[in-house]
Amino acid sequence: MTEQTTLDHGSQSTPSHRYDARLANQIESRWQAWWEEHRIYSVPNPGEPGFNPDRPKFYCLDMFPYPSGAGLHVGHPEGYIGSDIISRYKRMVGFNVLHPMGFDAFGLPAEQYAVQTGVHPRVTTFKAIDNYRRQLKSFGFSYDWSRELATTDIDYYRWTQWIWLKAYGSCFDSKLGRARPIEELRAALDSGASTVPEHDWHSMDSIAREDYLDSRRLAYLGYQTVNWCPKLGTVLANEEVIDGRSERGGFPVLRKPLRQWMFRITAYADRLLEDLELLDWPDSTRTMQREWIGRSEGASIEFSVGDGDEVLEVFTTRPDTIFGATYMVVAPEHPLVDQVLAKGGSDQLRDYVLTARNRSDVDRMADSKQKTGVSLGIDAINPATGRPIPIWTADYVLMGYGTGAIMAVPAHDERDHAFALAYQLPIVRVVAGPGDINEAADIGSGTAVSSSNDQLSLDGLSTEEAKSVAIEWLDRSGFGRRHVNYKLRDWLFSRQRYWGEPFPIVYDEHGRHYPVSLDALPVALPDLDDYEPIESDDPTPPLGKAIEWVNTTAGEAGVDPELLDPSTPVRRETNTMPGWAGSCWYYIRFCSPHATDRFITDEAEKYWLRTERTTPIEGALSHGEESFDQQQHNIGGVDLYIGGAEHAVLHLLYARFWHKILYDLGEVPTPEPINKMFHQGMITSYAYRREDGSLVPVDEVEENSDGPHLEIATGAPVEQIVAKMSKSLRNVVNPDEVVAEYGADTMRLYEMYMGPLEASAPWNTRDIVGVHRFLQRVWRLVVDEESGELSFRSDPDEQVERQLHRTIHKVGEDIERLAFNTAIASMIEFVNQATGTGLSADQFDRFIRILAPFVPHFGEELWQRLGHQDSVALSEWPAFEESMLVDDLVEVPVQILGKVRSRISVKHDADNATMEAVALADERIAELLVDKTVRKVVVVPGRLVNIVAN
RNA sequence: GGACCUGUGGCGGAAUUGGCAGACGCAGCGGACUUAAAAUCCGCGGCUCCUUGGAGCAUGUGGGUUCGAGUCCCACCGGGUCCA
Repeated sequence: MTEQTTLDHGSQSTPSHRYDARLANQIESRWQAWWEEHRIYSVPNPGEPGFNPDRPKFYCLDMFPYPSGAGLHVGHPEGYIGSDIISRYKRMVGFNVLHPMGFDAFGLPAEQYAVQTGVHPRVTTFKAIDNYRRQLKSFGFSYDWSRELATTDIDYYRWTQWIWLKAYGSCFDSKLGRARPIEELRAALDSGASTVPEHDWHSMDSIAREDYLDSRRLAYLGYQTVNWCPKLGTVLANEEVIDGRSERGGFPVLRKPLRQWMFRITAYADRLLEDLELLDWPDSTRTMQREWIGRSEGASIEFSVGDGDEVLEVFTTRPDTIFGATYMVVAPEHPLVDQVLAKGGSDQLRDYVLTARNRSDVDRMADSKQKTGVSLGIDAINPATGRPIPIWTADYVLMGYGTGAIMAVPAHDERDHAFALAYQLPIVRVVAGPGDINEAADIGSGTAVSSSNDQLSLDGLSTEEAKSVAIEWLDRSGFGRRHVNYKLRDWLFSRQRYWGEPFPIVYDEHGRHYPVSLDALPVALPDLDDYEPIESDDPTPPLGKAIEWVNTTAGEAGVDPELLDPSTPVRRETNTMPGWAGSCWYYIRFCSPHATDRFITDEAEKYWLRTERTTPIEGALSHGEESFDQQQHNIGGVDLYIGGAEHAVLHLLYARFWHKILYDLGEVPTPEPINKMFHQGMITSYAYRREDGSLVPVDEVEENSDGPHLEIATGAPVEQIVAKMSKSLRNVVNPDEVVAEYGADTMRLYEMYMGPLEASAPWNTRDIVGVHRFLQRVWRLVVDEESGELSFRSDPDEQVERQLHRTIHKVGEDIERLAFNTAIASMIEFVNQATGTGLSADQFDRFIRILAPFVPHFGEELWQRLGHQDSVALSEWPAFEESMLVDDLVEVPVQILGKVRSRISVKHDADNATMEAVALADERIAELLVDKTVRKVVVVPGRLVNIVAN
């Protein structure tokens, strides 16, 4: 075949100006370069050249990605496309839009990958970031790339360390309900305005005083049982442990007592809980946070044990049932068990405890029907009845909740009931009710019975009344007090890993800790060649291998000379911060990413993190935040945050917590970080299932549009199912390939057209051509495919004009509510109508502006071909006229008994009487009503008439 | 086990929140153009009965409220998420 015939053939099959993948890719790279060159999406800060203070701000944030070696997955961009469309729309309707992007790059996955490949995490991380950035740019997102940051940048993590030091230097004032500098507490103790419980500040020595202050810090060194994962070589937060295994990797996690840096998140439990009410967040997410915090009101009660020297403290939400407490149960990990074993204890007990401690929490609760346990052989005294009751240990009680001990009330608690039946323990009904209490527990409320002693009678009281009377008595008699329990634990913040932020802290030879002063930051992560975790039963951080870095002097490390003489030898902290640290505050840094004096500049903070409130808010801020005027400003600074629901608890709770500390210390202007949260759905994929339920990879199946799908190897029919994308099912879609095959604009449009942004939907490669053809129709509507010339009709069509107004109206409205799928459908309808009639240049000028946020390269190309010099991104959103949204005449259905029998044509604003008259006069309706009596006529103005007749 | 969400054509999904169910797209069918195909354009499209016109049945199942229910209420069945 000669070259000539190839060209001929090519030009015959594809006109040179057809919008196909080749042209799309050409257009896309051209405009991406132009945008970058002209800094179209850079948004200046207050005080900088080009800043327009008259515009309101809109802060639209994406959850920044964690760059892995595999690159972006088609699921990643879904939320990013949505946020890009709304950002572009908001710019066009007159906002200064802050739309930044960055990378969350410290943490376990990067380090594990580095260990596997033998390449330093700094190298693999930078490489992954470069690839992610390239991919993100290929979609044409309107990020202000001049604000890009990575949590691993030293200019970033110095401020992560700074925030941590702020927390270290603060305590929680429970009277004020907020954080304050710990030096204020010291001053208050010095002056006598505050006191130390059970001690006298002035008679304490300096070490005791420091110990006390240390115990009050928001970031404090705690000695407690933690989740130790030998395989990962690190400890994990409660949130990172699922069913007794690590969230990442699924390795077994042991419980081990360790000295670790903790965050006092429990001090903020009530505020984190109460302010959820005021957030514009999905209910499901707020519920998950509420459940995670797990607030329950009740009493803590002390039962005396044995000779009365010891007490066993329990928490119960049902203090009204104390007379029914017939035995007690402690977790196998409870210190009382160790005491009993130390003094002897039965072999049976020893065996049981060993077995139970090695079982994961999930195992311990899975077989909850069959309870097991062993008696400790000692008694406690029920303070209400004065009678001794046996103490047992059983694995249905977990050390992680409450005090790790319970008073068992088998009559009114299902688990206690099952246990009592298994071991023939007494069951005493103390709340009146029907039914045999030996058959089943009665867990409802009711009237208290058999509940009195010399000082107290609950008999006849309702459960609510009995609770408060019982608590009053406990308090009066010293056996207990009102207590609010939280499932939330303090946040374990140390990791025995290399790839994380170093703590700005050093220890002297006595093991006392001293902070690096704020102006001596950053504490740079030393460049280690050997960063492998040390797999062992005892935590040994890899940073310990940086001997020269670890062993230094107070002066070198930057400790305030007032605190410690600069020549003092010190050891640096060798733990690092967890992966969550950097993502707790990145949205703040984006406001002024290059600020050097502060973590955010004053001007940026006041402008970008504060939104004028446009709608009134109901509900009150939590105690401690009264100084914030919630009627004037939104309580969260970020106007819209889009990201996956998998971060509903961890990241979003941690970020709220950090933000509240910063708010209390006067560093940020709002009490919450995120005003509106939105979770995009997951993009799933198809896979196939055999009759026996096993899954078949997509490439081993012959897909048939009419008959059943068949497995190629066997010819057996298989069922199509929806599954997560996974390597094993070979149904992962690579966005680079989609862009190459159709162009980024088509991919963007397809992902937005799949369905509602919040819903999960399966990727269906076959459907992509639909939106691609739509773009081709738009193109062909104005571009001659042979010559590339634009042409328009000179006289605008009246019906098309009306439809255009409706489309502008609907698209704007739909973008505001993130309903991109229906916005696209309405634009397709418009183009379908216009395809027959053609558009005037002015009509197309308006249409391309509403389409451009969805397909920015395509939009820019046609916009500039129309003769505009500036970017379409900087143009104004077109206006519509209210009067153009409705037709004069509307067709309205007429129903008889709810069934449509005819249609009438009336003016859109016809009154009820007119509509009724026209409907009854309709020939067909009159015919059907001949031998019937009209009982009633329901008229919905402009919509429908329903005649009730029989 | 509990809580919340969810169920609409062959497929993805619409439906102004109680008012014409199935917008729009994919797949399918028919037509035009073409030697033919592709591409494009036009049209059809829930099921059943019937001759057009129409009638009956249809939003997981069964009941209820209402002039009117995909939408609200009750029970059940299936799917998902979270908690235990």
